[in-house]
Amino acid sequence: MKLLVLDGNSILNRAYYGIKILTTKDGHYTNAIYGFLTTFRKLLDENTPDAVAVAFDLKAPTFRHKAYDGYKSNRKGMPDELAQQMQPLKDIISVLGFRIVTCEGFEADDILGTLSKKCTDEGNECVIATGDRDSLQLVSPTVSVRMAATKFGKPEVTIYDEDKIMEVYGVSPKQLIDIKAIQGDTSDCIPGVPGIGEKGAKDLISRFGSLDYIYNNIETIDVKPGIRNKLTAGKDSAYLSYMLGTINTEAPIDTDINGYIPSSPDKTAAAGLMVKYELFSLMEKWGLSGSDIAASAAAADEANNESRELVSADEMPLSELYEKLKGKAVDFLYESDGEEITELTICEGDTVYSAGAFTEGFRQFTESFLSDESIVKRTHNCKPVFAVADRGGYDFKGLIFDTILAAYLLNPNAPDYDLARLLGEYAVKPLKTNKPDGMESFIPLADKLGAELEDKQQMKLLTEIELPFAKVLASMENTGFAVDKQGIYKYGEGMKDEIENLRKSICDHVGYEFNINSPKQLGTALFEKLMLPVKKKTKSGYSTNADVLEELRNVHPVIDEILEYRTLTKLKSTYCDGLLKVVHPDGRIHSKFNQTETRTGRISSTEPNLQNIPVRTSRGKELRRFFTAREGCVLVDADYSQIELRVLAAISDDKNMSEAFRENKDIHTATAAKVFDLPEDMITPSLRSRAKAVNFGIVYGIGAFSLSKDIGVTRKEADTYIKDYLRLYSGIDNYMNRTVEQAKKDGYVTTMFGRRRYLPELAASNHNLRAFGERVARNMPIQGTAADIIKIAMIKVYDRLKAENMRSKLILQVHDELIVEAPEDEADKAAVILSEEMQNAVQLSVPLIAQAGIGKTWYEAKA
DNA sequence: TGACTCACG
DNA sequence: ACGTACGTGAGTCAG
Repeated sequence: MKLLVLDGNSILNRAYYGIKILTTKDGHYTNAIYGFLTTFRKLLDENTPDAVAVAFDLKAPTFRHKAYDGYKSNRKGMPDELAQQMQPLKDIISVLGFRIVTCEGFEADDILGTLSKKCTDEGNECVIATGDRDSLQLVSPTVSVRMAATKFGKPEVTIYDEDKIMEVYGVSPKQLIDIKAIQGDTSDCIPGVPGIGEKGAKDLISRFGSLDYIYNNIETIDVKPGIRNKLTAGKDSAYLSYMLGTINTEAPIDTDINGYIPSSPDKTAAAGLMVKYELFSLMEKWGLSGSDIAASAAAADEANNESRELVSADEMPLSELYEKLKGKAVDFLYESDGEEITELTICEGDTVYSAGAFTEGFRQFTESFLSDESIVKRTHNCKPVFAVADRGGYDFKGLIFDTILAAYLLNPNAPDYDLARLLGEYAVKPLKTNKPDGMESFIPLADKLGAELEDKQQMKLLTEIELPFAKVLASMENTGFAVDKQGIYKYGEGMKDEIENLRKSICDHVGYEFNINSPKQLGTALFEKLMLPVKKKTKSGYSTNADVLEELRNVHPVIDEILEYRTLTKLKSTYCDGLLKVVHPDGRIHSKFNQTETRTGRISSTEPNLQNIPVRTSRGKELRRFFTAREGCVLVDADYSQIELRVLAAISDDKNMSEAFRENKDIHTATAAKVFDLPEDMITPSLRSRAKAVNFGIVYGIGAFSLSKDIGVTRKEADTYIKDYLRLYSGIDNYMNRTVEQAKKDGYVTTMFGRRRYLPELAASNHNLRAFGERVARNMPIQGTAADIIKIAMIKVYDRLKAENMRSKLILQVHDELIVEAPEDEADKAAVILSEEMQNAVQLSVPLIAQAGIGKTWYEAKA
């Protein structure tokens, strides 16, 4: 008989780290399962055992588990994403007909030891498969070890028998314990003999054979006095280590080999699990066919038929329906014409009710239904509902779940959050119903997303941030931003002649008429006609961007004109023409704020984008004079001072940077003083701006090359800046390293509030892609935490303005800046509320500062 | 539609 | 040896 014993934990662990993070559409991690089953199949094929046992530890590995790379399992346990794969794998192993062995108080290793000893005793052959070198001590003439690793996604198996161990370690298997007793193993908490390491231990055992021999002859063996002293001092520790390092062979488990002969697989169940975990490529290898899939689908349907069934209700007066719904938990879906809700489908219990705008009293019903806090609601896409309520002058209350926002929190990388796509992504099985109207799918989807949010501890993020925040955004969209249409128009007209003159002059310089707006034609003109030196190329030709042109400014007078032309045409077409197109009849611009667009948790603004209105140049900034407050109102504008660096100081807990903020120093000057080792009053504007660039670079994940390009120093100098910076702000250095390491383990990064971003790039084989992933890992927690904070601030500002019965309204957010339109007599109060709520939005270990300004226009109000 | 450029934080 | 800072949206050209 031949018995194959697998060390389940260690092989699963190797598989997890050897294969890039894989998930199913509904978010189950599967990479370790996949890797394990691939390795398992290979082991079966190569060894053709008569019996098979798969051993697992009962809990997450704590002591004897071997560390992988920097992963110290004895401190942190296994990552969630690996732990989640444990049970599904065990399920699959079982239905495939194999026996899983665990034993309270014993580790997988001990099970391996016990079974292999039993085989030896009975004259059977035993093959141990593991990823852990500790098991090599079990090797004997009848016991061999298959060291399994997963490299580049492929299983690799190395055979260790007595000869191989002699070849590699120069000792017998049993002597490996003696070596370890002296050497110790920090990851397994085995002390060894202090002061003697791998080389010394190996040397001692290969020369003297055993721990006993060494200590029995401690006075006479030929070793240096230092070693002898260490051995003498560490004797107790060595024997303790010997005991700790010896695998137990007496675990109380079933040792009847016949009990491990595989039973025939439950192919239907196996196919079901393989489909569930999307392990399609493994199915054939494990002998599963299409008919098994069909059988499992039929079985699933059978089970589904027994679950909840929705019934559509008969029509009833809406007032009666409202009474029925009071105090109940409901799901609702709606149709809207962009202004009003035109249809409602409401499910309470197993009954689905529907009503439309054609019914008498529908509007009143909608208002009563939406504003009744006792009716607890889940829906898909709440923002338009908040907007309808806001326009109708009532509050939308009782909302506890939105599938769009939930799905965004679960994965901000998704291309969109359309109901149809989510149903596919999360593999939703519709409930049975007599009248399909969407509810039958929406309900299981919402259930599933809710369970996953709970699982990932993101429910608070949904209910305390995103849901109330949607209401703020709806209000901002409804309110809009007043603009001076005539002012914008005149400003644009005023540029026409200038643009035309520049165009003529540029074409004169070049010598022929061409379209300056075409990068291709411009490239031809500059680099082929005028023969200017080519600085950079793009995929499709010469690069003509501002960086390139800046370098050519002294080479040819036409360059300045092109830069000026670009600036003016950008202002004219994007801003003047662009903005005028989207002014509503009410004289205001109602930008849309998208809550589920960015991967970091920021919002974005479209049609038009009000988050990129010029400010950096004086000419562009003029445009802000045309963003005004309505008659009798003023604008109150407040922005956070250095919110991202403050967040960085707080989450990295860096001593120096935190101190600078607690003392309310100018952070760039403080940084310059540190990095250039000068007193703060010696910091020139140029030194300060270099430090500023480094501070930004750090937030973005920095490279010396880009920094040098940005501030015009050599790459070497830039490198020195970064090194000095990270030495002086060692807390930041530490934090960044920790974050990237954690991200590689988990496959995602998080903000202080639990917002996640998955980083599949970190597992990429492509160097650039991986480097990108690392920069994102460093940046997202900072940018995302800042985004979380301003969202909280906006909710607080909104609630406070409402609670104090003010007519002031939030109208715009630009990442670290908020704008409120306030009646003149409320302005001062609004300014106080704004800066107070921004500063107190959350409590960090460094203060948050927000400066408010008041003015008739955005230009004047920006502090 | 993708590539390029440039506006913002 | 490689390519080169994070996050967005809009206008324009050209295939």
